[in-house]
Amino acid sequence: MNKKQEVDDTGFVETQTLPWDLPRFRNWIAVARIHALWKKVFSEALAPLGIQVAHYDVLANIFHTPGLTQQALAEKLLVGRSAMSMLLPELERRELVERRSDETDRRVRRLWLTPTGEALTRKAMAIHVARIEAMMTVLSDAECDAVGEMMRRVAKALES
Amino acid sequence: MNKKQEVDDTGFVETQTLPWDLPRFRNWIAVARIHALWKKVFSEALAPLGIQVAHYDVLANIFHTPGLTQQALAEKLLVGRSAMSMLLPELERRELVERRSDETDRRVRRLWLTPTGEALTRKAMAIHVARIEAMMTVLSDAECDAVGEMMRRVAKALES
DNA sequence: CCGCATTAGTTCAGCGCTGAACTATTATGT
DNA sequence: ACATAATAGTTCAGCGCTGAACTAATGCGG
Repeated sequence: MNKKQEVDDTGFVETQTLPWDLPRFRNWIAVARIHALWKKVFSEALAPLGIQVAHYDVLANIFHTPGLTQQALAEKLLVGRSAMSMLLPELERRELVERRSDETDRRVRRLWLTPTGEALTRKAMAIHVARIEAMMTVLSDAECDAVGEMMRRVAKALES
Repeated sequence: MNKKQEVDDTGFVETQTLPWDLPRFRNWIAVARIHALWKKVFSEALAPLGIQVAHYDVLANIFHTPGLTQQALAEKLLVGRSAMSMLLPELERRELVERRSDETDRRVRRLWLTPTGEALTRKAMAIHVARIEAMMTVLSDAECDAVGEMMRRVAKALES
């Protein structure tokens, strides 16, 4: 039932363990699946504000670390620098973000939120938090912390 | 330190709790982050086989459920039907996948792996499993199962 | 100082995916 | 039986992201 029976070249019946039978595989698939589901839900939740998830990630990070560089932002978001070069002009045009050249290093452009940008970001973060809290209510505080701790442990291992 | 002090319109000093202070928020960020990291790692691991993650997802699902329709495949992968209409011709051209029209419902095209496709899929799944096992070694069996169980619970809640 | 490597940012072709409009086929209600 | 709705798949413009090639500014070794 959980195994696949096959006849190989030599005519022997071979029993192979499939990935779906392995707990670690199945458990990871669950992580990947919830993430994909979340992306859809969150994207729709942000729509009323007229921004996309990519925009929000930028705004929230500038909120968290005002004055950071495009380079630093790209690293945090795990995307290429070119992605920022294409996203930011749009956010600047909408007057949500301001880019000021660094005084001492003229290569660098530092990022700041405009008052409008900060107000929008606060609204978006409120939605973000509310949705996460709602989604995670099926977990107890201890369970939720356990997940976070384990995921951070895995991330640390993966980064080396 | 963890709070932001601000002066609002009325001149009152307002202390707002930031998302990053909320455990549930921080824990979810950890989930999102590990998923993004994983995508990069897995993508590079598949490169030697000459396929991308999107291709692999298709192949692995046809392997798991031979004869499924494009519609069913798209739903499993949480993408639109059009994505399949554009991906599959490429996999067909490379003779990894075969599309046969359903006998009784001529709208439907059912998907099968060619011998070449199945061989490649087995190799890719071996890589997939190996990478997941490697990544998850920092978790005990019980921890790993706990994560899977909790994520499935959250997914179930999110789908309604 | 000068040459060369490094770093920050931009541009662009290419690609996967979306969402809407379209064709073709099948199911349904009266 | 026939009109209408529903379903499977395709096509296409648009968009975000990548990776490579490029510009501009800075850092550094001799």
